[in-house]
Amino acid sequence: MGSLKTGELAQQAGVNVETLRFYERKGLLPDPPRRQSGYRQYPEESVDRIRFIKRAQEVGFSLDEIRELLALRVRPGTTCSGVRQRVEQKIRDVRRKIADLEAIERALTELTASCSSRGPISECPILENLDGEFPSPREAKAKSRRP
Amino acid sequence: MGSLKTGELAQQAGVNVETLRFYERKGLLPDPPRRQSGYRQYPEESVDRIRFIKRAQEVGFSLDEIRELLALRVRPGTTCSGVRQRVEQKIRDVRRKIADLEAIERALTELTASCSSRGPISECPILENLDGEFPSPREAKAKSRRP
DNA sequence: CTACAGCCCGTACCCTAGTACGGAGTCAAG
DNA sequence: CTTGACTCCGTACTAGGGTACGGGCTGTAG
Repeated sequence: MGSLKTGELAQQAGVNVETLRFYERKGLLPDPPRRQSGYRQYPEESVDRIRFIKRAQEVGFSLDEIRELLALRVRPGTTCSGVRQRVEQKIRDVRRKIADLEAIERALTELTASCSSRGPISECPILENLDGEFPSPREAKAKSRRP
Repeated sequence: MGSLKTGELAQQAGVNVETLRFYERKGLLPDPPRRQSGYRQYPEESVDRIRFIKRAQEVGFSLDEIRELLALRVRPGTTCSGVRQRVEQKIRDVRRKIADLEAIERALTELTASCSSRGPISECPILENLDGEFPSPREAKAKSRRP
């Protein structure tokens, strides 16, 4: 044992069977070995791979980007420097995403704070906590806010 | 001064003019005042709003979710408790995304580390740093890996 | 005053990421 | 050995997020 049929993999990974075929076509999931009948036999690790894809999607990577991410591992004889370049770019991308999310988190936290501190209704003005809160494109715009 | 035409806003925010109309239709951008000719007059803050939308998209929020996020602010007389519920859910979503990204970041960092420590080619095995690294669906699966 | 860029609107089109469909082959249980 | 669940494949369809198109108005620089 230790190999999965499409239905089993789909269920364990929480996706549709068609999605697996789709990912295979797109090169996100390597073509698995088949038995003589043509049935696919997925290794158990495929579950992790699918889940990784799903998580990466949830944080805003496209399937193309995810294919790149996955390609970064499992390279037998690639030159390190070439890989390093791309990995370091990816790391920067990821950090930018994290920074953006942290800004959103701060804004939301302030929002609950301003909400819960004063008690009831209409004392909860919930203002523009989310505006202009994003320093991440490394340029700090001088805002001239004139009435 | 202090109001923008569609083309100006589009350019400053780095999006297509059509995108602005699209967002307006979708309720992401409130209908701006018009002059008698019908020309839209956007307030300057619209730039921030568009940029926010773009950032939020990059970290995996759909336009529907972004509309909700934007709706959380600027509420005149909503009941705090109702808002709080939703905000706190959002905060959890955001934290999960951050955790996922941090896992990816760690994996990528290890990857460069394993790459740069030993020198040249083919000594760079770059293995499955990215597999099974994701604890975030709060269930730790006991893996029985049998040869 | 007229030209030409810029705006208006509705509609049609495009890409991405799946989902669904349906006819044919497979396989385990009864 | 048949039946029902599962698999195969190719193709078609969908929803989300835009983009493009084209005909008609606007507004400002010459």
